[in-house]
Amino acid sequence: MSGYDDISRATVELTAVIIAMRDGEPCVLAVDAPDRSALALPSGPLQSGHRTLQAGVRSWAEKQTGQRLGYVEQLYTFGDRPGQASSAAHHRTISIAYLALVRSGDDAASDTRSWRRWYTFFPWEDHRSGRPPASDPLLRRLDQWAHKSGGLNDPDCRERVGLTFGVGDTPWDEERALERYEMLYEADLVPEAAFDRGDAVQATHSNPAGVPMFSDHRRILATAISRIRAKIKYRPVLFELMPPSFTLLQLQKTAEALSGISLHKQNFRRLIAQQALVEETGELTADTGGRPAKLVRFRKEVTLERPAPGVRLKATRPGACP
Amino acid sequence: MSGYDDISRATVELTAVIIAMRDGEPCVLAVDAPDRSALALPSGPLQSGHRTLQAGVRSWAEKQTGQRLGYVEQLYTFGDRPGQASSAAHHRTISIAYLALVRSGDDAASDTRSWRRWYTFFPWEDHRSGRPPASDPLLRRLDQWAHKSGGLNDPDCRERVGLTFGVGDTPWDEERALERYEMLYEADLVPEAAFDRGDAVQATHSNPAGVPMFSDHRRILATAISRIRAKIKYRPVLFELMPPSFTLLQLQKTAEALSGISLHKQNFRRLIAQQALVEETGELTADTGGRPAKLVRFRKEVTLERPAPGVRLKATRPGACP
DNA sequence: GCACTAATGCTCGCTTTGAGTATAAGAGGT
DNA sequence: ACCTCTTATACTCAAAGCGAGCATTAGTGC
Repeated sequence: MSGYDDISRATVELTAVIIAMRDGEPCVLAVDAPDRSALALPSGPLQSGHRTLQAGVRSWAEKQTGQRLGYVEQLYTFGDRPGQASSAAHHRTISIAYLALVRSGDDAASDTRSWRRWYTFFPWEDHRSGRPPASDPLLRRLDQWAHKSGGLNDPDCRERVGLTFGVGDTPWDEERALERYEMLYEADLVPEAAFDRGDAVQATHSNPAGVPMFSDHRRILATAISRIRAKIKYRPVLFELMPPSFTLLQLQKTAEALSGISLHKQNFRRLIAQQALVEETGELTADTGGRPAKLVRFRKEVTLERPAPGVRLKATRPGACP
Repeated sequence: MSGYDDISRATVELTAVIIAMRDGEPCVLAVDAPDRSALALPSGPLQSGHRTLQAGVRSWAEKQTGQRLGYVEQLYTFGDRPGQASSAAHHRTISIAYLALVRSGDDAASDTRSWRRWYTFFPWEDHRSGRPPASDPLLRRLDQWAHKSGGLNDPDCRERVGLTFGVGDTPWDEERALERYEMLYEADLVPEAAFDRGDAVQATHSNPAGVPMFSDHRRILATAISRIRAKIKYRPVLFELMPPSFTLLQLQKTAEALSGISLHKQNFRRLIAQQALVEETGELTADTGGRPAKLVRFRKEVTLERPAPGVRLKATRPGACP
């Protein structure tokens, strides 16, 4: 009970994962890292002027990117970076990560070039057309790694790989994005892992391990992806990313892009209809290439109404109904 | 971009919500607050000796309660307390809350008297025998409050009360424990709200608003309850609270006690059986008062196996199958 | 043997949901 | 005008999931 003489103050870093849909792809707002070595998430230290943590996040995000934030929720709080853990014990940083969702129309002031498709950082996460071939080399190397470290960790470490990445008879679970990233990190298959150990890293921007990010920011992004993928199933967050009015197919494509799986069109419509998540605006749009679609808008009332108003989704069987 | 001259260091407080089952009731490990004014959660500042945040939590919890922690997960990070927000801008505290689950057998060294049933803090959350009559006065006062503030906030503020507390045709949603506490706080129906405003508080330990706690600790506990209630449905955390072997009814009673609702016995068994969450030990127990029950144990393998191994549960209709 | 309690096994019907067929309504070309 | 292509939208069907309840079994305490 005597430890109060010990250091107990820390720098609090606020980090924002800002997500928007652009051209049908989920994108994250990225800035240059302080040392220009890589892309980073907008972030800055908590200041006394920030009345709340969330206010601090909004302030930094706006300052660094010009993007006003809409929906914001806390993601996770990270302690020291692995690489810094062993360094000087007298400066400590903890970082509180937030997830923000914005409508792509809202970003007049922002610099277009800093929006990055999130699958450039996680190419193996896009299963909309089945498992991407680019993930094959990753899986092979994961298997090797599991084989090596098998004796040390679990006896069935290889099985764990299969379960996390959905090989064999295990179905792909899109929500496990974070677990997958962490496994790749452990297996030393992402550049950040080598960097955190202090090794030199060759910039391999086109390898199957995806584009790296500054510090642990890619882990934070993975956390955000997992959170979004889980949350759209039980809360109407999907609509935070949609324009004021949209077609059901646009909505479906957004859900598919975020969750990285493809959905059965008719069942998707039935789901939305059942839950009464949207209402028709009365207008039609003709720029679909086919029969004109009704435009709908989100029914704001459901935010109150429904106990769990989300978009339950389930992947279609790979070989089914093309 | 010039704000680095501003204060950006803070005290980081680590707070633990430690949950165990005792005599079939979910209990939280409480200590005396520093000022002895109320019960508090174990907590202490992050120190340089703590290699990770979680290690810090474990260390403080053990020091203050003698309780070794098993399963630990991060809950939420809170910024300044409402009552302190307006005070001196130069000392900032953020507190990172963790949830820990322990088996009641594990606490040989702990002081029995600091385990408190969690429904003493949230009497309105126990719906195992339907809505507790004690929550009626709360609902009445909530309704009054909604009526008053109706014009200011939502037009349908009263409806919001009904939705959150499951009155009328809205079903009771046990996962909304946090929302309910926050609503009661807003409506000034819990003593902490008055205290945070600087008002004197009379200690009304037997009123329907439940036993208050130090600072925002009751809010943190509500966060924990919501998290647990949600999580037992999709992760096998329930078993973190069970002894090595147990009967299915014990398991069910635990699930009911945690979620605060009652379940259909046969369906519960079917659910557990379908998911193959447990295996028989081969032994029987006779101290059930009726036919001896088979003892089962958790199948550790499922942690790997199942993508979402939890205990989906749904309340029985109030008037159904007694 | 009887009352009571709980464990366990099984049924029934409703709802959900995965998957597919069928039809409608536009654009664009011939 | 007609054909093709594309997408929207409506409807069907069967399997699985699930809420609810009945029936039977196997102990304890009297």
